Parts: sequence; structure tokens; C-alpha cells
Amino acid sequence: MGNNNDRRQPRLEDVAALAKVSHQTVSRVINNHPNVSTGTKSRVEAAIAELGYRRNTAARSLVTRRTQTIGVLASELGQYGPANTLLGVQQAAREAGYFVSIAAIKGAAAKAICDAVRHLTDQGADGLIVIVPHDGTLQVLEDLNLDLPVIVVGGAGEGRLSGAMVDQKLGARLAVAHLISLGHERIGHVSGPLDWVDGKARVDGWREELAEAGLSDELLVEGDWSADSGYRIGQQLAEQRSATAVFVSNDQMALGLLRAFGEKGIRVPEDVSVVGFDDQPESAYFMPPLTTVRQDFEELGKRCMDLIRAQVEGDAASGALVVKPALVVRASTAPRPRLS
Amino acid sequence: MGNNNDRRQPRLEDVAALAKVSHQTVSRVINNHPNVSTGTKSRVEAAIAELGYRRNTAARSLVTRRTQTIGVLASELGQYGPANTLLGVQQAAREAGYFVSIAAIKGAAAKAICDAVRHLTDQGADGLIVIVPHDGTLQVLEDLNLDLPVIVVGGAGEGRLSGAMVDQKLGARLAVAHLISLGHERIGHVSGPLDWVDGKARVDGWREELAEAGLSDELLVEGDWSADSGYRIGQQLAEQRSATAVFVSNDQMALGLLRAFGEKGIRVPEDVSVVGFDDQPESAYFMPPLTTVRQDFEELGKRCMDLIRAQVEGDAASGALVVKPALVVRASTAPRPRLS
DNA sequence: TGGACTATGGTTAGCGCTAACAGGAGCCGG
DNA sequence: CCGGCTCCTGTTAGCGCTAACCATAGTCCA
Repeated sequence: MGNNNDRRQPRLEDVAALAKVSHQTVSRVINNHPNVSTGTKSRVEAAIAELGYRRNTAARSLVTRRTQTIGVLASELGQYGPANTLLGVQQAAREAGYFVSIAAIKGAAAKAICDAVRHLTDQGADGLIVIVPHDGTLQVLEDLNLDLPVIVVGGAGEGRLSGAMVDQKLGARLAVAHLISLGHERIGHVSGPLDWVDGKARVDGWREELAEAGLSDELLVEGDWSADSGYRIGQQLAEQRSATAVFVSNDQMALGLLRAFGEKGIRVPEDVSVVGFDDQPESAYFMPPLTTVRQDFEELGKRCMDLIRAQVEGDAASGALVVKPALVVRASTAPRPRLS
Repeated sequence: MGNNNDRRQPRLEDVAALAKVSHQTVSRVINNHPNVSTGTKSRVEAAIAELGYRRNTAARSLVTRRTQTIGVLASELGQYGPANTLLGVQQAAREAGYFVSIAAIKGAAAKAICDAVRHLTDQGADGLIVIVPHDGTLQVLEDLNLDLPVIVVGGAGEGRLSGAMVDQKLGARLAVAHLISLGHERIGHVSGPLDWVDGKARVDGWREELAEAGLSDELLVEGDWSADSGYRIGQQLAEQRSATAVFVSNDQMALGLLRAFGEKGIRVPEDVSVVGFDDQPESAYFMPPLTTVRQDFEELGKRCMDLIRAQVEGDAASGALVVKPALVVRASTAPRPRLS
């Protein structure tokens, strides 16, 4: 009785009283200020431990004008890439003592982006990481003219906003070079939507590699990333039989393609070689196991977090940041068939 | 000159000055308090719009002791289910004016869970949604004895913590009932890890449905959710040839199974029927298209958010909440083969 | 020996907001 | 015509913390 064990949460004041110092000294200990004698420091630390004191984030934010929160704006969070990028961001953030707040949107309408950004800034996010791989995103964000660090994943880092990306063009070139090295000369491409940054970059990579080898880049069909679109395009390609190899812009569409080919009696890789993009965990178990391009999304997320932290803390200038992809060869590619 | 356009952010005080009222009146307008005359209200609203005023969350949290933040603790965020549950939570949260902060962990070690929970509570989360589908999770959380609302996804709602889940047992029974209705009598099960709540529930459903039909539940093999484990188990099953139908506990393992059967010359569904669980978007494009059980994760997430909001705001008691799954019949199931 | 400097720790103000109370205007019945 | 309502608005305090300043004692050099 008479004690105040039932007080909601201990405050600096409580710790100070127990350690017989002023609340400010406790604050100094917590924030690792110099000029606190070791004796005092350990007394304070003991008091903190005894009371189970935890600093109140709201109070701290109010006075420092920092929330230690990074906002992540993401569309398509259900997809492999974005989800894993978020994972990487979150891990790096927690290690650095930051919180991660998310805002998920569907599609990439300017209004949706603005609403989500506002939601995050309302919370007082110190910085923003944007994982919205559509073309217009960069413009929308620049127009918003935010006064906090922003990193656009997939962005190239032009303008005031920083970017971070896996080198899509390189990935595409690796895929196509692999097919060329197997002797293929008619190499088609099933692209993602061309208003997606990544989709376009992969098309460019495909084109460039073909151009350097003096091959034709006529065979281009646009998909929508879904297995369904891959399936339908695969049916078309099966009837045309115009290519001996197809570079598909993601693994899901490649899955659809594989099924369409299977139904039409086209053997992969004996008749046609197929290369995907992403290297989702399932891709090794497609029929046949898919040759594809691996992107390290988690690494990307980590690097994003490092970059934005540097910006928030004023340690470094803005810039762009590129992660390298790698080709993973499995069983869906083979040398060009001799006859046709 | 002389104006203060460059002030960082307008405060209540600034709005009040412009509208010629006290800051408290502005606060009343913002919080929709009654007893503000319509004239004053519209004057204040005009001032808010003119200055582009936005309430400071930290200051508000400090005094109300509410952060309007829900913490989501998730493992396996790279997987389809958890990612989409998070999506649903986030959407419902934003609509309700809540923020969502995440903490992702790998595995489900007690220490990892504690650290993550502490991270979230340090931020002052008003409530917690836990998406960690391992067995021990519930116990760890109960031991932590948190004094905020917690919802455990996949939990059954025993004890002080609320739960929310898709009815896994029902889903499993739907799958097995479907196979039984096709005349199958030897129905195997490739389960998920048995220390996962969902994995165990599906085993139970499989057993119960078989028992009611008077069939044997001998054929049980434990996988680890990965396509890889499905593949290896598929190879074993192919050699045994002891079942005419297999209920697989998720779509990814089913994919591995399909490939193993394909390699061994076992036709699906002519020789063996296969049913999956989850209905990932790709499952319709497996070879053959997979009959599976659909779980509406987004709906689950939304309901979680509603439930926790009710608890945070004191509107309702705790409880458990169940979402119904549905069978999706595609081409991987067929009547039992006559011979064999 | 005194002035200046350093190491340490205390005191005060205020971040931007809401809760609690105070006060004044208008209205009614007795 | 006054007490006691209701409706609206203003005043004050304080949430828990950090920044800025202040006070004291010890130290060193001229």
C-alpha cells in the first residue's frame, strides 16, 4: 500500500527518483551523452532495469521532430518481389532502431499514391520508400514536392528523388545472351506491361542484346504479369511457331506459357527454350524446371533502408543504387533444335 | 517579408489566429465535437484548408495515450497467405484512420517474437495482430502478459487473446469430401509441418472426413510447405502407388507433387487425383490446373482489423472469428480409376 | 591566488495537442 | 427579475521528453 506499483508506465521522473538524480541525467544516459560519470551511469541503468522503463516514443518525437519511422508505400504487396523487398527493408530498419509503417495500394492511380503518401506523412514518417513499379510514379512523387527523403524502388535516381533497383536491363541481357549462346536466332519476348518501369527495362535489355548479335527483335508480345496472360500468349505463340526461344518477363507468365505449350504438344526445351525472370521459389518445380534470372529483393530492401537512413541522418547525399541480378540455368533451355 | 510562410508546419495556434478563435475551438472542430456553431466551424475549416494544416500525431498521442497504430507481427511474409492477410489488415486500417506498423521475423523462436513485440509496443501500438502460424506462438504471447489487445491469426481464441482464422478443418473436409464423392477410397495426405497450427488443423479435417466415411487414414506424410518437399514426397508416393488420391496441404507442395508424378509417368488426374490448399493465383496454370481450397486472406485481414479496432475502442468484447474457405474444382481431380 | 576552463549534473522552457474547468450569452419558469 | 438551465467558447494545465542554459566543484596555468 502507498506505493505506486500500479502506475501505468514508469517515466524518466520515476527512474530519476530511484537513482537519486535529475530526470535530465537519466535522459543523458539513455541517449548516450558524454559527461556522465560512470558511477551515475550505472546507478541510472540499474534503476531503468529495475523499473522496466521504456522511453515514450510520442514524447520524444514531439520534441525531436523525428519519429524514427520509415514509411513504405507499396502496391502489389501480394507479389513476390514487393513482399520480399519489404521484408528486407523491415529487417534492416529494426536493426537500426527504426519503425516501418506501411501503406498498401492497388494499382498506381495518382490519387491513390497521394492519399497513401499523406497517410504516411501524417504519421510523421522521417523518410519514404516507394515500391510502386509503374511508370508515372516518379512524376507523381516529384510533383508532390515532399520535404523528406524519398527512395523510389525501380527509379533511376534522376531528379531530387533517390532510386534503388535491381539492374533489370542487365538481367534481360543475361537471359538473352544465354539463349544466343545456345544457338538460338529467333528469340521472342513476352514482356510485362510496358507502363511498368521493370517491364520496359527488360524489353530494352532484350533488344540491345539481340541488336549486338545482329538478331531480329520482331517477336514481342505484351503480357500483364499474370500466369493467365502467359497462357493465352503461349497459345498464340504455339500456333505461330515462329521462335525457337522465348524470354518471358516473369516466372508466372512463364508458367502459363509452359502450360500452353504443353497442351499444344510443344516440348520445352526440345522444341522451344523458355527463360523466366524473378526466380520465385516455385520456379525450380515447374515442368520443366525453369531457367530464370534471380533478383535479390531482400538485399535490395536492405540497401534501400541503409540509403534512406543515411539521408535522414544527414550522413550522405542522395544517389542511386543498383543490385545485380544473376542467371539461374535449369532445364527449360537447350540448344536450338536442328530442324526447324 | 515579415510573414512566416516558411514556418515548418502550421499548428493549431496558427489556424486559430487565422480563424479568430481559440486553438481549443479548432481542436473541437477537428475532433468533431458537438457544441461548435456552424458559422465558427466553417470559418475554422476554411482556415485549415488555407494553411494546409495537418494534426501532429506525436503531440496527440502524447496526451491521448493512443497512437492510432496497429502493430502487425508476421513471420513468413514472403508467402502468399501472410502477405495477403497483411494487405487486408492494412486496407481496413487505413480506412479506419489507423496506421500499420510491421515487424517481420524469420521462424518463430520465442526470443524473436519477444523482440518484435517489444519493438512494436515501444512504438506505442494500440493493438497487435500476430501472423505467426506456429504452434507455440500463442503460449509465448500469453506469457508476455501484454496489456493491450492482441489478435492471433490462426489462434482459436482460447485464453485472453482473441483469434481469427480461416476454418482450416472445414477446408480440409471439403477437399476430402470431394475426393470421396469421386469414388476414391485410398486418400493420402501430404501435410504441412505438424507444429504449425494450420498444418495440424488440416490433418484433423482430413482424418475426420475419412473416419466418417469409414476410410483409412494411414497414408500421411509430413512436408515443410515447400515445392521441394512436395517433389520429394511425390517421388516416394509414385513408387508406392498406394493411393488413388492425395490431399496436399498447400498449393506449392502440390506443384512439387505434380512434377514428381509427371516424371514418373503417373498421370494426374487419370491415375491419381490431387487437391491442394490456398488457391494461389498460379494454381490455375499448373499442369493440370489444380483443384484446391480457396482461402480469402484479405477478408481475414479486414476482419482482424475490425475486431481489434472494436477492442481498442472498447466497443466490444474479445472473441474468435472464423472465415469460411471454399473448394475450387479444376482439372487435377477425377473419378477413381477402375483398375488399380 | 585568481581567472579560466572542464566535467558533471540540475533547472527551466516548451514541443503541439487535448482534457478539464471557467465564463458568458441567451432563455425559461416561478 | 433572478436562479438555473443550455449552448458555445476561452483559459489553464500538463502529457513525457529533450535542448538550452545555469550552477557547482575541481583543475590547471599564469
